Amino acid sequence: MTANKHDDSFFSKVYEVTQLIPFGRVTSYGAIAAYLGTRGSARMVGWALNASHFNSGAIPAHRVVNRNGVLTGKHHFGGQKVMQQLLESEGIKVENDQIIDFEKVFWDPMKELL
DNA sequence: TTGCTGACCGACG
DNA sequence: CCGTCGGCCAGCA
Repeated sequence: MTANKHDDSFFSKVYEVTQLIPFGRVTSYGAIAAYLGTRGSARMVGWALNASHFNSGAIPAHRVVNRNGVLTGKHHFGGQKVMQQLLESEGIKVENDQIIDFEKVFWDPMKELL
């Protein structure tokens, strides 16, 4: 394989950032995309997280929500209530598929990893 | 190869 | 306020 892994793929980057999300914190697709330098590719972040299930399974994708703090991708976790329970398990309050005090638990890789 | 879709975001009317 | 459109990149038929 020419000894060249080159994990610079968009997917790999998303995985790393997602795994860096601390306990009890959440982030948004756009935040990750912006951190990667591709704000417009926010959709790809979700796509990458979708593939994260096949990748290792240790990716806390449940800590990633949309800009409104809404659990848009809850369906892809294999359960609609799974994501909410996981978040509540970390001390994050979720109601009506929306995170309470979203800005308080919001974790921005751009600022935290800066 | 082309075209469509997708866990988004922001702008426009 | 709500609906619609464009942009971005990767995977699949």
